[in-house]
Amino acid sequence: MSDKRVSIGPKRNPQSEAAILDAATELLAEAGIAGLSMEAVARKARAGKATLYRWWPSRGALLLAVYQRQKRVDPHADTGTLEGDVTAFLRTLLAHWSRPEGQVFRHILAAAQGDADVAEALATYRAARAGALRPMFERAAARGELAPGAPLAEMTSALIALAWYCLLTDDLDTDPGRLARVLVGGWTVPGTG
Amino acid sequence: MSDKRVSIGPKRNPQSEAAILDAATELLAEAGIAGLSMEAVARKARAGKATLYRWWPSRGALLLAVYQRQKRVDPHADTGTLEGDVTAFLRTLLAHWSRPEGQVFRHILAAAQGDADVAEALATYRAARAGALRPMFERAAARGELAPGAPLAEMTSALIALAWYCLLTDDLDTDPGRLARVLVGGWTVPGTG
DNA sequence: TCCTTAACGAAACGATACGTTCCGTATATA
DNA sequence: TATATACGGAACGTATCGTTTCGTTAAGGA
Repeated sequence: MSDKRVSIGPKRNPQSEAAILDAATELLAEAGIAGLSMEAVARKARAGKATLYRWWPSRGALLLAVYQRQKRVDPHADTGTLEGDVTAFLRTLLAHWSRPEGQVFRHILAAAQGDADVAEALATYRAARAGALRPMFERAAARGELAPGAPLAEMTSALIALAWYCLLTDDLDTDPGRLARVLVGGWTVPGTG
Repeated sequence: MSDKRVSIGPKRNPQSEAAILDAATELLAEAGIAGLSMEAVARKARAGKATLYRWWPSRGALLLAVYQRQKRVDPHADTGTLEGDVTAFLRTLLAHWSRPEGQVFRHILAAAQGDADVAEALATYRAARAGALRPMFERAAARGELAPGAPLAEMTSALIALAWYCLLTDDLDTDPGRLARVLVGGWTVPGTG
């Protein structure tokens, strides 16, 4: 890619860091998690393996760094109804995951199943994302859409679960409105059961 | 484990197959997907690697064989209400996944994200499981709990998604009844919005 | 100005797993 | 009895692992 990099003294070289994360991102998009070997990243980034292991002690750490570098908080629109807000949230998230970023997150979910470090980092991230959904529910409660004491934790889980499921089953083109209606409106006819 | 096994003629030796699948299951439970190498399975099962590759051409194939061997269809109880049926379904499934079988399925979900063969087999299995949920919804419709034309596909997705999410986030001890209520009853207060 | 310190790329190390290919042995079937 | 095929075992070359060593580069303190 660039010219040969050398030490810039006894401090971290940002160019090396960028080259390594770039290489890792490209490899991940090209060949998935299987293509993301430390060897391959070092080769592509024209970096020494010692440099990789100095800053990212494992493949899981590198994977997380790649993701956190591209992650960004998407603002949650206020559409006036909970169903509209949920629809907008799902639409934004599924669109985001339709890009290469989705592949990265997908492989992070997979890696977390066998790597405790990745799992812990993912749990932290998940808690932060769940917290970011709070204002949406508070707006709905202020409008009187939610009963007092509504199970916000389970509602949040159901919402994120459905998004993950779309990602894991490669079904990101599904209609967010239909999904939101099933979640928010429930399944049964009002007044029965 | 057992005494030395040898060829029983020009046909597959069931003892070898069992020993290999046993070894693979134990390794998976002990050390996760990282411990499931063809080398390690062959060592533990006292089998030749040629025997492994003759019958399971890849680690993904072996993984699926381990799962399909232990998989069993759990009957879905008729509790009289959809919410009760969903609760019972979730309770049974989460309890099933609390055993080593859950670890196996967890790693299958992970492997499917990077292995096309595993992904295809998982999709087939998923369709079968979704079909098995049909009678539950038909009973609810017959009771008048579901409106005509209810989005059964999305409801099924939401249900399986929530179960997967509990497995992937290691939250299998959650209360199935609360989850079922959130799914079936919806989030909003009836008559608002 | 010199010297310590630490990061850099490059190369090699032993260890492990990969997938394949032989081998000698065993046995059902033609 | 000959053939075909499965078995366990061993070895092969290749690839990646994580670590270590090397010569270099340059910032910052003495």
